[in-house]
Amino acid sequence: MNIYPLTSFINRLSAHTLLSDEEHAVLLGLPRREEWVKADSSALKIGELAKTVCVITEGLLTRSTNTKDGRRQITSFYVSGEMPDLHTLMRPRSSFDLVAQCESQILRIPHIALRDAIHKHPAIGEAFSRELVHQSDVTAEWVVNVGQRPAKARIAHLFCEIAIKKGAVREQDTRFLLPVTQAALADATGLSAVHVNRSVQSLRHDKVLGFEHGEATIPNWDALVNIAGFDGAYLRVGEPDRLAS
Amino acid sequence: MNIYPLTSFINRLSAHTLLSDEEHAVLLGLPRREEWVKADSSALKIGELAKTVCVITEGLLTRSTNTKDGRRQITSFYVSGEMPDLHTLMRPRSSFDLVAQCESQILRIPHIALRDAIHKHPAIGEAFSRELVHQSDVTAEWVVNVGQRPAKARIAHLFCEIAIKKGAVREQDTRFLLPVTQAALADATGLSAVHVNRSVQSLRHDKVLGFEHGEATIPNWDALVNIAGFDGAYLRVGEPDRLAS
DNA sequence: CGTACGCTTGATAACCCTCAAATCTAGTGG
DNA sequence: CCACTAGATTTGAGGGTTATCAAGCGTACG
Repeated sequence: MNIYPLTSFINRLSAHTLLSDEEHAVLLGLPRREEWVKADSSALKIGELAKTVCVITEGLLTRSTNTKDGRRQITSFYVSGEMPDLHTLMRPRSSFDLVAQCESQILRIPHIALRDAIHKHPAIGEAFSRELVHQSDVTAEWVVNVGQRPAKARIAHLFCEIAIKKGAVREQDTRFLLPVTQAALADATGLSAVHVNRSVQSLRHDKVLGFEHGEATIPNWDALVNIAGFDGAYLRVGEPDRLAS
Repeated sequence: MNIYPLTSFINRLSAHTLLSDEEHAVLLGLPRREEWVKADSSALKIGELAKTVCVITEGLLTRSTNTKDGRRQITSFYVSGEMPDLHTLMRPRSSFDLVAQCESQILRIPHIALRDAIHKHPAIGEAFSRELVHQSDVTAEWVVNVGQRPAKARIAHLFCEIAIKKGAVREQDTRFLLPVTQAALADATGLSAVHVNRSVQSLRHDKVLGFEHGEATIPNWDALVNIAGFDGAYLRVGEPDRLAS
């Protein structure tokens, strides 16, 4: 448990953008309102006019949109430390739903406070822009995943991405909580729930992925990466873009 | 032909962000290098370190990435007036290929010049951020398209999006150039080229979409929208986000 | 103890893919 | 101008992957 609940989010920014001590302090001092979001309820609805930006401190949220004929597609998973609706700072009218997959804690930071911080510290604005670009890159990779990979690889790829996001990767016996239903995995991968079930079983049988009771286990990371055709470059872990502003 | 080749790109920014006369002037005065990109050759390669940002003045480019087993997914089409690699300003190392679908003209604007303009005029930076968010929204909609819609709807949806981007939509007899091969449509929709062919034929038979020799014709816009399950809200045409900075 | 929800299984069929070859088109060189 | 070639579109056949429908099972919770 962090003393400063914003720390993991600041670490995320620091991973790609060099921030001064003062800028760190400004971020830590941002006004915010703690809020618990119950499972299956939404932190932000499509069409809603956002006045705050969230930071997740606990739990798991998804970004999703519905087609006219009532099908649902999840377009991103957001873990602790991420800002799922940062984009509303530039475009307050939300273009998708943000729903909690389990009881989750978020911090709501007013747009005004962020705008003010950006105004006074351009590097903070730069960090946010970079974060947005990062999220955009991940979304593009999702298009590739859903468009090109067969079911098993598609699911494997998703688990690889989340494992890295959560910083849970080990050579052997990677293990992390992922409190989602198989139906949610189906909505994220563009597969049917039934087929997700069979594919997960098959991956389990191959001894590359376990997924039960909301906990994922990856006995052999390399094997899963191989099945997924996963190349983590798009996540840019540990490759900073520290530019002088 | 525009006297100032940057005009259509500036109009695009003005559609969502209020820019002063001076800011307009700064944008028009941006240093740039004209460049023609031949069909099938790339303006930017994956992994490359970008030092400029492109504005398309003529032609059509695609953003694409390849999976490890050699399959290709197109994740965006870029038409005249768009900045396909704006994100390299924040993250110079490109995460995808940018390839011309036909002989195209681009303007290369040095990163330094843009950084300088942003530094002096925050509203310009805001316009760029908003443009980035816009592109990101479109990409998310692609995930939905590829993940949830059946072949015909998927193709129809793609044509709806491009028609709007090109500002070509009419009630009847919408018509615009789209110099791409059916194989490219396949890579964009996650379908096989053969199946794209049959789907296009079927749409043609339904009299909702013609596509021959790189020219698209849409005899009945509403009918196509209906088949696509298209809701243009994500493109935010004519809905400005003019915020005071 | 009942109910709701998620997971699992089976059967059937739809959708889409792959392979293969034919046709058509546009561009090239003789 | 015509033969040749390469690329794009089209067609056919067959099979694989995935969807849908339906029902059974397990488990957590009131």
